[in-house]
Amino acid sequence: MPPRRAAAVARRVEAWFASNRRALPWRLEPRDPWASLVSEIMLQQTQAARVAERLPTFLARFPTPAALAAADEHEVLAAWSGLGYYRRARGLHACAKSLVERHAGATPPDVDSLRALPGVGAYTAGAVASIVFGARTPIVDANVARVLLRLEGADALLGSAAATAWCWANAERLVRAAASPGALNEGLMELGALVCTPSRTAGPRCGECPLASLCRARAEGRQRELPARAARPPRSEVHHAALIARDGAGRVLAQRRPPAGLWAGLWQAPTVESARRPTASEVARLVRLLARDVSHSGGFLHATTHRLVRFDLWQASAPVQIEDGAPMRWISSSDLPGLALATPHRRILSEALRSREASPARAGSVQRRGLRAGR
DNA sequence: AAGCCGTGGCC
DNA sequence: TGGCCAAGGCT
Repeated sequence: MPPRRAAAVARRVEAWFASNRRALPWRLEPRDPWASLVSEIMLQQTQAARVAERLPTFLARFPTPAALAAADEHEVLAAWSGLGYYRRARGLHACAKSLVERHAGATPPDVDSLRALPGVGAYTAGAVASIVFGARTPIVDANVARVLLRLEGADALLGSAAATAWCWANAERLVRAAASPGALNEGLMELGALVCTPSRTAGPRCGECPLASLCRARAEGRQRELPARAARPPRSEVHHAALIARDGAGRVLAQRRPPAGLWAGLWQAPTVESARRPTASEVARLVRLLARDVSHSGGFLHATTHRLVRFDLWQASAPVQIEDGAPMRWISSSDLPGLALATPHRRILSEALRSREASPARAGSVQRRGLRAGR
């Protein structure tokens, strides 16, 4: 992008952002560096509306790096519960410890120090450095990439190495031409989120776009087709048989998941995973250390990016024994808020606890209705 | 460097 | 209502 064009684009984006910015929780002035870092990590792969709901609570509990560093990892994961990509929570916890140990408990202002923190990549480091500290450094997230590829009418495949390098080079030219690097960067993202939307059906809102007269994709009528994207590979399908086991006090059994893979280290209703859907007798055999008999009580689908998880729920109809040293515990309703649970298991366990006073047969039907209604 | 890691809104 | 969509960091 030639310097004169870059200057025109930067000027228009900054002017548009000044009067079109949304009031979002992470845009409170003055910007708190720690709050900004937390918000940027929470915003990775996560929609703004979801972050807006959860950020204030998280920051109220962990207002400083020191507060987060001092917390137990499980408490951090519990505070992140439902947000997905739980590695981000562990990375943020490690970040906080690093800030306390190596940066006197402060969030550093320069891209390189930020970039060295766990879970902080080029985007997050550039966002904090430019938006909070005014550093003249570019950022490229999916919004920025879409805006730039359309603006220049580029055919590069979104996400390819070539497209990524091309986007960063052009974002660099724009931030060099900006009056305020932070406003330009935030403005590009906001423009992508509100105007230059990904929609292939309705198309982007070019009528409201400050860059419409400069946009090559618009001039060529290709704003719906660009940017080009690769086809997504099909999701693999897996079966999770979850056991709802109650003790005499109406508590339900929870188990810690393995330390790697899906929902690593989170708690769950005890679960047997398999490629094919197990029968009742197979489930009974697989969980025989836990329960002598089981009965099927409904199921539901849970889709993640790469998997389709088919949940089947099984009620334990005989007393359950906990193996010594097994990563299991009995939980009651009051334990739920403090537990790190993936979304489907929070549903399973809370439904099970809600119906804890019903008989086993009755509990099964309540369970089934509740879970089906929830979809 | 290709694949893994969640969730919820939209149609 | 099931399939589609979004899209940063790490290994």
